[in-house]
Amino acid sequence: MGSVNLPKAYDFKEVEPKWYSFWEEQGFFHADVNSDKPSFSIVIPPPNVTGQLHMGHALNNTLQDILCRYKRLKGFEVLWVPGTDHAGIATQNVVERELAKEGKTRHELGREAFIERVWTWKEKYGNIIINQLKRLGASCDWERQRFTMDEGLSRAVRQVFVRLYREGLIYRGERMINWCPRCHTALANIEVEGEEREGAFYYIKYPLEDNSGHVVVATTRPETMLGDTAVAVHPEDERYRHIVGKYCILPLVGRRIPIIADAYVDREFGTGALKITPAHDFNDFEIGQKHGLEVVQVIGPDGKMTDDAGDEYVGLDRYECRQKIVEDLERKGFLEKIEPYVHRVGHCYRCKSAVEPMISMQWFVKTKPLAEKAVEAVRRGRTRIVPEKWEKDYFNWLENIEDWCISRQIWWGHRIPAWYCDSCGAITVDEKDPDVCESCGSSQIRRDPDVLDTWFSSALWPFTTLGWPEETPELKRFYPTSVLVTGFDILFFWVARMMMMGIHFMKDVPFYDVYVHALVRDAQGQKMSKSKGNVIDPLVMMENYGTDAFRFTLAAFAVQGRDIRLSEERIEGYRHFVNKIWNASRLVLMNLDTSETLMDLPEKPENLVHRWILSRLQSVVEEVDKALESYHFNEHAGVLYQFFWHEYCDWYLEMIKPDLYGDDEYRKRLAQAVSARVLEKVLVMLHPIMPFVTEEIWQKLPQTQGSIMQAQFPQVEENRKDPIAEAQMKLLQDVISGIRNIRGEMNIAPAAKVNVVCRYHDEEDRDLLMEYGYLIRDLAKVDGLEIVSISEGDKPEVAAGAVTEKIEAYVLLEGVLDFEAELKRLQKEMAKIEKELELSKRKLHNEDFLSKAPKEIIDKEREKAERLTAKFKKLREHFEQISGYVDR
RNA sequence: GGGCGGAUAGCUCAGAUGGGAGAGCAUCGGCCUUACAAGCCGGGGGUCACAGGUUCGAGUCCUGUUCCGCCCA
Repeated sequence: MGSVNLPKAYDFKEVEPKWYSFWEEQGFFHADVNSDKPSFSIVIPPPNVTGQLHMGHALNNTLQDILCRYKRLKGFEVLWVPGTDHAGIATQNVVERELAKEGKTRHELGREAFIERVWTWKEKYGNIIINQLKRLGASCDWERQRFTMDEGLSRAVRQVFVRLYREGLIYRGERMINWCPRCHTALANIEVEGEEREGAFYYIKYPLEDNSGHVVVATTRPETMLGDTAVAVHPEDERYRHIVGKYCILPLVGRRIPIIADAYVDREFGTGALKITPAHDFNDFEIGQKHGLEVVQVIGPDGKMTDDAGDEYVGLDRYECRQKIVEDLERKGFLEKIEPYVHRVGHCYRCKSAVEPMISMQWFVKTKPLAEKAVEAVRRGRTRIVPEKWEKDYFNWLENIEDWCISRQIWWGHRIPAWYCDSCGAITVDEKDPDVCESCGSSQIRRDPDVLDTWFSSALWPFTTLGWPEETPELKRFYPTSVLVTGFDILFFWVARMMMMGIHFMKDVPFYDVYVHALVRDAQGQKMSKSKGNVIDPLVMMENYGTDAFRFTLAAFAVQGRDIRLSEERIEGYRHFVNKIWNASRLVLMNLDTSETLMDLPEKPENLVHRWILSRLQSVVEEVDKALESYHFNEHAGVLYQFFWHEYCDWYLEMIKPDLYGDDEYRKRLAQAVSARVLEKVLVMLHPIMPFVTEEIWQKLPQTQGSIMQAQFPQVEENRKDPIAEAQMKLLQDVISGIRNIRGEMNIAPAAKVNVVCRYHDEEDRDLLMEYGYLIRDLAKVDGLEIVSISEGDKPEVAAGAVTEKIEAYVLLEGVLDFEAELKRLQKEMAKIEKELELSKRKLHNEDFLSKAPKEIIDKEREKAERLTAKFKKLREHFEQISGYVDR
């Protein structure tokens, strides 16, 4: 007889790369557009080419991989499109930093050479994150990998721009925008992060022109006063009513500026008088427009003061200038006071510099018409957001959306296809580079130097990756995609915009489901960040504990709507589970006879043990299925963990050992077959979470071929559901646990055998005990097992008793029983039952309960009370008997 | 200021539609039992944040309060 001997320890380092390359070589990740299976598709949220795999990626891609692998097992044609994002600003920053080390700037290099350089960089480092995803086990269709700047996508981006322009949904205009002086580009509103900063409130006196006093304004940004063109007060503010319409003189500058009234001003805030700087504040800009105020730009795109700031200040950095202004105001007596003040300051989401609101000529997408349809699609249920609570944020954002600034003053990205005519000033926008102005025919045209926001191209990702604008078979078959898996942090950046663009260009939503997952935090609930030094590196975790353990941890904690607090100990803990799977499989495999095929499982195996585990398996299949279909990843993991460890290993495998090691050939072969088949099914169900270890073991199981990736997900076999077997098994387990409990509490050495008397009430229970008494002997270390009817004779005299619903089990302890200990133990148990019984009785004596509760609940309660009463009675009898001995 | 989420065992968290308070880790006691000491067996531990309300019945639904977190202005 040949059996399979697994190595004693599972070596993930050897196993993981082996199977990953096997899968890839076999083409298991590749989707066949021509298959007749149902389709399932996902597009990956493209990581930045500059990226390194972090916890967010790990969670995001683990969840996607779970879904993809699950759907493959369920018989779907699965397409998971991978790719990366060119990440305009981020990538440009990285390459610029590299240049800086060589003492060069991109301007010295020139635009073309710089872009060349970025491409070189991308070729060299751009695949790092892809390889890290492979390490994670991601089953992406790598043959279909895309990049937002590759040729096809670039063509698509250009076509989209041109079409939207011609439809009037893209326009160019001078607007107040957010400017990052560090990245030297405009940003969209959502690319600005408000962060709390400790600043100060500066109270500045603005003298009135007529020398009748002054008005005090409070500001957090004194340097902007150089650009003030008015002071505003609330029209109903009694304190200031008398000065509205007058003028004051801007300190340090000497400009004469009006005092205007506007209901926008908050009377409670500061002094109630607001300085207005239309060039450097969104609200001030609005007020300026309304009142026809002059716009004086005093801060330039480089964050330095402009000529208009005056000779004293020109060229100073905005913060240096702030200091000097404060000093000058102080010196000249214009500064009333300074108060510390914590306020929110907008920062660039890429480089964290404080952004500067600025008026500038930029390109915008007119979002309202697009947003309306994106809202409607979710309202109608064409796209579902899971968990649902995110729909609210989605609606709220889209319903209050502002036009989207899409031009960026950087070099790395899709260059805007617009040409300006030097002769007539017209703009030519086209898919093909024009030679002449489309308006006047002049050849004096210059291309717009700006590029598009990276999110502009990622908004097109679900259809451009499938080949749009070509009508590819992929597009036809896999759009709309089945689900998008993403973090809530890019719900607006990305999801909402994909919805807008998808609906507009494809006439249908980009995905049916959006699963929004949580953030991975550290054990203290802090956001992981390099500066805090609390990052857990997924690569290190995979290296130390194996990818399967790592993925299982993420899945087990992926509860809907709650952030994940991750710590290394948890991953270590789940490595134990991987090990458990390995060792259980070892047991099963080493007892198989590989020279013979496994027997077909009989519909109703004679042995209860098999009927029980097969029945339990059906419930597990149902639960796992339900969990995955509804994105309850934690339940998928939890159900399998519980079943495998605490039912299959703790009970089932222990219970079949007598068969495996025994002489009865049929019993042996049956145990081999059932244990192996159940294991196989569990492995398949675990495979989506733990692809590697499950493949390694599955390959060793008899009568398996190909790969576990090609297996079929278990189907529920109704005929194997066996409530009777489950009830009988429960009875046996209760008896065994009862005896074990006595052994534990009585400090009986684990190796010592005991004698037990079981008293039954029903004949059928006697049969059960007779037939499966060997299990009690084995699992509870029982030597003599006597089975007697309750009605026949007295119960044993010197014994510790365990009482289950229907069976009394007595551990005979002639000469060794510690009476006091037994009394204490019994008291404890009686107290517990009494408390429960009390509650139950109270309910049953409640008229309202009896008249209003559903019948089944009442019946259940009655049953429970009866059960507890019987149990209590038995315990008390036993208690009295023992105390009789003590009294003697 | 507006909106949202959370508070359940020492820790981290599960607990669809109201009807048995659960898991993992930690802890305590006993075991190297021939798959696994990364293991096995047993035990202890909770006014489900607080106060009301609805209901025969509330961790679960409603109102308010406190504390914590996130988003937006």
